[in-house]
Amino acid sequence: MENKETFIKKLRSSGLRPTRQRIEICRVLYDRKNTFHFTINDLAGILKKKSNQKVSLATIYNTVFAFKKKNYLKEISINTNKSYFDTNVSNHHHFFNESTDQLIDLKNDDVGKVKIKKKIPGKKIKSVEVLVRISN
Amino acid sequence: MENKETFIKKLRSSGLRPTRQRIEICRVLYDRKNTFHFTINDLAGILKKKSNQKVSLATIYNTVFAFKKKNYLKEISINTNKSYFDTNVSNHHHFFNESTDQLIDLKNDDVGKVKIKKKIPGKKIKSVEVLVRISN
DNA sequence: TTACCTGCAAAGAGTTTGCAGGTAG
DNA sequence: CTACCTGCAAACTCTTTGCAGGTAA
Repeated sequence: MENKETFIKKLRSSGLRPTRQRIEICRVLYDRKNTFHFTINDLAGILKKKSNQKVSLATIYNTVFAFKKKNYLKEISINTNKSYFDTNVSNHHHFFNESTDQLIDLKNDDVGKVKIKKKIPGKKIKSVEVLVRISN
Repeated sequence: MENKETFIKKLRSSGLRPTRQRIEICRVLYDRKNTFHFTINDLAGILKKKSNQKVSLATIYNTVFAFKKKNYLKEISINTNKSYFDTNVSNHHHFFNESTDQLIDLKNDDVGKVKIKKKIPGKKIKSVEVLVRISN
């Protein structure tokens, strides 16, 4: 559980002014015990329910992408039509349940070390992502 | 290199009538030595160049998704705004060059075996996909 | 002839952008 | 006061759909 002051710092360090809307976004994302997986649409829906005033999509995209850049959020590669984000920014992988479109974290220990034996000259590896598709 | 008869069989077995447009699509996809990675838009562009008559998007989507269902094409998970497909349907992984939006195959030997130690009761693993993001 | 296919254009979904008015510092 | 932020709506991109005319079998 984080408090308002933490959110204000988080925002400032992302180069964002701590406005009412952005603090509400922080509350939804970080004021919880467990990892949170979401799409922009999910987030917009939750904000709409929680607060009386609506937060516009432009603001949500703006904040989410700033947080992604600051590594406060991670974007997950799934080729559905929408982007999925994860509040767990540590190095980990995912199950994607194709029956329900839901993401489940795989702890680091749940996946054996992935060895990439090939190198591409002049390129750096930015990340290694494992996606395990499951269904009922 | 495959010939027209092969394409006609491929189409028929996908439940598609072998029309001029679809045979042209087959030529672009399969009449080549190497694996081909593409987006729908790429494919539309190539078809436009190669043939005098244009093949409509509806037909391209229709054919590509029928081929995907038949396992003649593989869809690759990258969270850009578009879908990537691969004519290499074997079990393999990818580099994704973030600087150029290009995909590169990783041969099976290039990636150590990926062990998934966690199981989800009642769910089956459909696939395990590794995406290695690289950049300049 | 019948069922399927094509091209077009419109509709949808998700995302991005421009701008006039509002707010943090 | 100034720079940044907000909401709105329009614009964009990719994808899907409806339909009238065309084609494989």
